[in-house]
Amino acid sequence: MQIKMFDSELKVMEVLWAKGEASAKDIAAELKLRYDWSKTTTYTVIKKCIDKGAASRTDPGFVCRAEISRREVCDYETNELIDKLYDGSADKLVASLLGGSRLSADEIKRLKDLVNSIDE
Amino acid sequence: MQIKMFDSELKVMEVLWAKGEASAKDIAAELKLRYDWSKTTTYTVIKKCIDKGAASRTDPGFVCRAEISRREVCDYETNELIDKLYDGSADKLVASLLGGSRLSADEIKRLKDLVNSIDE
DNA sequence: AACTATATTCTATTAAGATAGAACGGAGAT
DNA sequence: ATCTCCGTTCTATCTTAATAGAATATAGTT
Repeated sequence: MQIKMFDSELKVMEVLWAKGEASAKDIAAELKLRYDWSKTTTYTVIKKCIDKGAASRTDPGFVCRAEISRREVCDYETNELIDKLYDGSADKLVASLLGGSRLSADEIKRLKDLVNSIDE
Repeated sequence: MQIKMFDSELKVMEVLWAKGEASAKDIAAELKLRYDWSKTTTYTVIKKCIDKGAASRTDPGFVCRAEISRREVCDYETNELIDKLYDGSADKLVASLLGGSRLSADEIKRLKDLVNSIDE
């Protein structure tokens, strides 16, 4: 499932991905803590997530669970970036990272191992 | 320079990056073609780019040039993605790409060569 | 100098995301 | 049965990006 999640929705999803399952009340409490969100804000955003199929709700208790994985969202966003700025070529993105200063020598070593562990 | 460029501004910048230098008129003509933009839209967006230092203007002729590179914008957006969804670790992003289906065998081979060509 | 066409700016409109106040409803306490 | 509290929904506000129409300025022409 390919769904564009907005930043506010992502905040709700992060809680769901972390907890696996949570009541609206719990989510509101958590987001109150993290971002000082009003509880109505949380409820509104939860509803958006449900409306677009990213989450679902079970009653009673307004218990929510994620219906899309974090992985799916990451992939979607990453593909968007690749299409928008890297000409649709994922390897250009990787090449850019490798050529830049974002990766430490340590990270590069790990990637090297990772890449080489893939059999073609 | 770290500047967040919006989609509309990116359209102007792409023209500048491609042409190296261009009059507002030319940019407007190009974006009229590509996206059916009104010329005032183009002028408005050019001004935004100039205001935020992403482009500059020389008179007479309203000749524009990019003041930030495509590379800088790519890096900025990529870092944003990494911070937002990959826990700030660039190598997690790469690992995710390698583990996914976005890369063809061919691309993986190229990356393998690329990674291995880097001396640590 | 007046006229016209085109270049440029000023100002407005629209759309959407983020956020939340006010209103409503139901479960338990008196 | 009424009251109260809290969970939930309805509706509204604020902000900002995208887009462009109307107004103005400027250069070239007669």
